[in-house]
Amino acid sequence: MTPVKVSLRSGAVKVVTDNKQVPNHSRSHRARPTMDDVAAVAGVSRGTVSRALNGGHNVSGPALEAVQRAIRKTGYVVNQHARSLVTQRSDSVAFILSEPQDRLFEDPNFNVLLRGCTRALADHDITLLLTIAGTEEDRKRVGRYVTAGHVDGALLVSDHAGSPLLRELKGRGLPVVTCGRPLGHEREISYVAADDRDGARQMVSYLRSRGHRTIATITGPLDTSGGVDRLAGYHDVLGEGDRRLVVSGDYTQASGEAAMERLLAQAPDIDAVFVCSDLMAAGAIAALRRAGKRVPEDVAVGGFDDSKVALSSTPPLTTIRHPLGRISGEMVRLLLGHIAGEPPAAVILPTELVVRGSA
Amino acid sequence: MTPVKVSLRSGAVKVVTDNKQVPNHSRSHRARPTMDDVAAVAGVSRGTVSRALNGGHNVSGPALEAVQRAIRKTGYVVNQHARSLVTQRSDSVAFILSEPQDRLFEDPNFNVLLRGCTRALADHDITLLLTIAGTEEDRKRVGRYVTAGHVDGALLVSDHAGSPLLRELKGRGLPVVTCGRPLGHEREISYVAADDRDGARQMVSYLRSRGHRTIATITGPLDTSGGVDRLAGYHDVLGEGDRRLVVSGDYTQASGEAAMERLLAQAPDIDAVFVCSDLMAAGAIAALRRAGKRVPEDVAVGGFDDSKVALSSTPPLTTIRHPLGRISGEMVRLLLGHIAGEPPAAVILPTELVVRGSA
DNA sequence: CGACACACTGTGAGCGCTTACAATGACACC
DNA sequence: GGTGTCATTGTAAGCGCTCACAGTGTGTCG
Repeated sequence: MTPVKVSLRSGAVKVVTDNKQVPNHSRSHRARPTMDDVAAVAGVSRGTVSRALNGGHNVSGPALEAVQRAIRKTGYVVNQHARSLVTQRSDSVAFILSEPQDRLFEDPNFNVLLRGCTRALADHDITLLLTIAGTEEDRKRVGRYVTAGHVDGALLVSDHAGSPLLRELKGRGLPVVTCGRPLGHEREISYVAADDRDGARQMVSYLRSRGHRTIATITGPLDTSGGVDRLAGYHDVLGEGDRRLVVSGDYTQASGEAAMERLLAQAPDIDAVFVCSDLMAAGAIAALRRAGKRVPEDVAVGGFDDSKVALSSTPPLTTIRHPLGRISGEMVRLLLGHIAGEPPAAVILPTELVVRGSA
Repeated sequence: MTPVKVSLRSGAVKVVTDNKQVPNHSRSHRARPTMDDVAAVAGVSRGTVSRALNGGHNVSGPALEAVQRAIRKTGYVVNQHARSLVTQRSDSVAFILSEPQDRLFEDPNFNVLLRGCTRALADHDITLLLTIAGTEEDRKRVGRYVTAGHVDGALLVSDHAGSPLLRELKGRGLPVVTCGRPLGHEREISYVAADDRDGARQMVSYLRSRGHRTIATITGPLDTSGGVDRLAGYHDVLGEGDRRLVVSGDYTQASGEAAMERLLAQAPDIDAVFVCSDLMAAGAIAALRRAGKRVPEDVAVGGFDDSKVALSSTPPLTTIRHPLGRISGEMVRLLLGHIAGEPPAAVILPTELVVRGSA
């Protein structure tokens, strides 16, 4: 029973523990007790066991107790596949992230959103399955998985316009709620979004009110609602004669840095920039610093998100807060309603300016 | 068909889009075509459709074509529950993270591990389900979910000794592979780990070879194999008369910072510290800097992981690299083997010292 | 020409569960 | 005592699929 070290390919060391008790070779799964076993032990019928399991209505006290005892004794666990086959429900929903996996880890927004959704769903005893669909191939696999009946609905995060995934899910009739406006599908698909356009207006107005004249913006991807709506807000505020400087990033820090460099090359006299995510703002500040500009003295920087980077950045970011906690809560509410048969709806939540050191 | 804005509770604005085409109210799911529908359209029997779907052996060319056409025409998607009910397989495995969700996002190791596993499983057309079991309650829910037959196996990451989750999964006979030695279960459970003890030895030996005399260590949680094994390696190298300074953290940056402060209070003359994760090392460096110590001139800092923080920290970290890519690959290999009926096994992979600026 | 192998196909028996539905017995009421 | 109500229970019909089995028709061989 002592571990045997065996050298393995390319320098690995393998320890094989040859345990004595018969390992659960092949289908030892088959030992799994079924409802009939429980019924037999409890001395009742399968139907009664089922009823006891599902709320215990119309089950007498003694029967209920007997069933519970039998369940403990046999170690019974319901077979979800069998149950789902008849109920057409799986009591789980997918959280689909249509982004390269790195972004999930880089962007704190996802963390907050994910946590919120998990929590809200747990209240309904529904499990959340996180699936990352970064590549085209992933999206296919996820699409197949999700439409195969594994989940009752899907929370779609950060989908880009024209992505076939949304169309496919919708085509299958799977309840879907997106985070952010589903460009081109606003009518048929439920969504929850912050009032991005208004948030952008608030920030740009604020920058103007502080006396800045040449206000640039670094947008998010223009195939997402966050990208286009915040840009629209920027244009809303700027007047006829104002100079408009627009560069796009993809919400990552690196892209913010690169965008800021391009902006600086284009117009060295910029005195404020509205950056459409905190992460990109952090990148922009790094680029400004490298160019010898002080923030906010030479260039004011406004962010968007009020994520934790806003606080850890130096100076801390003046930014727009969107209520991610409520967004996740509303997404879940909408999805569950949708699953229950309600028609699609949309919820727009207000944003708020948070003034800190960067502008 | 114009969106109607309706004010919602607590300041939200709700847009209700009343779309005309009948929304898939209640169980429009029921429109879902079954195998019999496909069979009818293709003019063959259910059995032939099934065979065509599962490899196409013993199906004639024309029949295969007819089935494929019928599938396209009907939009048929297999019902996984029905299939799983008979095959006892779900073609998906769970990636269970027994940590508060924050750590998933803070620690880049998980990112790398997750990506590796996803990729390795995708090659076998198996979906990976990420479940986060941060709280006790989460663990219960996840345990229930996983043992209900939703997945064929589980990859357990960062489980702590004595956690009931592992015991439960094992008790159900679910194939499990852990990342890191499952303390107290080494004999029965498959695992993949880096040679933590040897890695620690390499680092501490290196620090000694550079002339450092008072070498402290900041360990990981001592109920994880990474925690105890790296500490053991530290002790292995230190001799009789050496001073041993041990403080524990929980792998987070904040804990590294706090641990360093305690260490400094305890022994201001420390000239080197072996920190058991890069993230904690970054925290330690921050604490050292705050205390007016230069790294590496006054205090040398050695990390562990060779994660991306090792590069972004200043100075870049001298650290121990463990092959996360291979670890995830081996985990998947072991798990699939286990599912196929092989007995448990363990794989230990070598580590490597990477010298950079911090020591 | 019968026997046999072979490729292909249809049939039916479940997988483990939920859920009408019918059956049962206890009880109260007239 | 007859009858209706009610709670509780057992029974059986599937949910949509796979897979062993039993055909069916063809070609090949002695």
